[in-house]
Amino acid sequence: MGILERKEREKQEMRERILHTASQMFLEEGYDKTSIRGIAERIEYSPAAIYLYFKDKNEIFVAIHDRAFDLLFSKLAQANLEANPFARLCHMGGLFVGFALENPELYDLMFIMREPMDALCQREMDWDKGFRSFNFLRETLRECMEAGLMKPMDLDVAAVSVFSFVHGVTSLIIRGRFKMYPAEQHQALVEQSLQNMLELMRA
Amino acid sequence: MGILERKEREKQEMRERILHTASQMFLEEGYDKTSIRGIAERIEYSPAAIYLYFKDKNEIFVAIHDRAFDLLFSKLAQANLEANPFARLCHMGGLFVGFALENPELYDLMFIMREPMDALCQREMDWDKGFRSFNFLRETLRECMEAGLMKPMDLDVAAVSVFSFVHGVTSLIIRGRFKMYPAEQHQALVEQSLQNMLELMRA
DNA sequence: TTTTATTTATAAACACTGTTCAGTAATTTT
DNA sequence: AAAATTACTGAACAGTGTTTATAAATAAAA
Repeated sequence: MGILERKEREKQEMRERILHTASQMFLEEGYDKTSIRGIAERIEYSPAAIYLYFKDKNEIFVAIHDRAFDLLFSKLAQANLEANPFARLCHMGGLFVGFALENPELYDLMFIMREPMDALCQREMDWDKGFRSFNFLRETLRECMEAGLMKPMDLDVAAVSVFSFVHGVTSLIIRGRFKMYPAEQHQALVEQSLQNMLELMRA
Repeated sequence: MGILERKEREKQEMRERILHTASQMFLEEGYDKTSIRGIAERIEYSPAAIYLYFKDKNEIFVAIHDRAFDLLFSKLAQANLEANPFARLCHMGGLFVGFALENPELYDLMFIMREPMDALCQREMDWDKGFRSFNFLRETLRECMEAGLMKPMDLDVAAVSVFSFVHGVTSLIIRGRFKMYPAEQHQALVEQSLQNMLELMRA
């Protein structure tokens, strides 16, 4: 019975069309301006049709959110080329900040916006995609400490500290809280701060 | 002509009523659920009346935002009791995180939400209230370095680093991105990370 | 004091939003 | 070909921020 499979495939294609259009609109105009009606118009379906493929607006953004985490992880994985754990850590920091500043809307969705995380909680889903990248950081830090390349400290405290720091800088920039300094200086300040922070942790 | 003054006073009183109600609703239900219609109902005026006292919804939140910064600054000022600059710095860190976790909605408005900052930019207003607290941090860091209590580093890099770090931890918690650890552990992790970070900066 | 002018408040509407549901059109199964 | 299932839509519901013409209240001028 290939007919059920075709139906399933068509359903997936429709989901894909919705997701693609939503992503595009989201990256162009942001969450609020990405309306169900707007998506429907672009794919030439009625607004109600979208609800046959997604439970609600947030479910669409949970899917985009999910893919963004895959993208981040694959980017961070580039740091694996670095054999030295501390060099890898530094590389990861740069890659993370790079990802954030190159994809501010995605970063926003992943680490700042309420909606996707609220939806995940309501559906009692776990955050495995997020975990994966965090654990990568954590394991790198473990290697650093085991190799004596980093000052010894509690592993979780270290992981939280590094994550908090990079998120702090990037989210302040993305949400426009860096007005103390002119925009031209931002990138330099971010890079220097990150470098300074990592240098403080080095053994 | 005391009549103009009375009118002005009445206008201010009305502004105050709107602001008070909006604050209350915002702290109870959040930004989205604080509607113009809702505020109007509580103060028993028509929705349109509010527009005679505030240009739009965001202007109300800019006012709340402004007062929140006064609150933060007066809280941070408690650290002035500490004569030793490094002890003052540590104290400030604790006070900042304390403020954030005790007033998550206000913190959100001040450092995370898009709306108030967008409104400030559109109106070409500057962020002096925010500056004030940041400069307090910056000057404390200068004192620390001048007194040789802190590792020498660029002053702005240090200020950005500390601010980014504390904002990072608090905003991750407020926006629910700390799911890697159970909620009971959060406070301890935040405090330990902050302490650890400051210890790394100590000379 | 009466008339004019000004300020203050409102009802109604505009253009949106996410979402639901009854009913229709298309497709598959019997 | 008829019945049953699936896919889809138009219209409506209950909201949102905001604008505007209109009415009411107040102040100033005659």
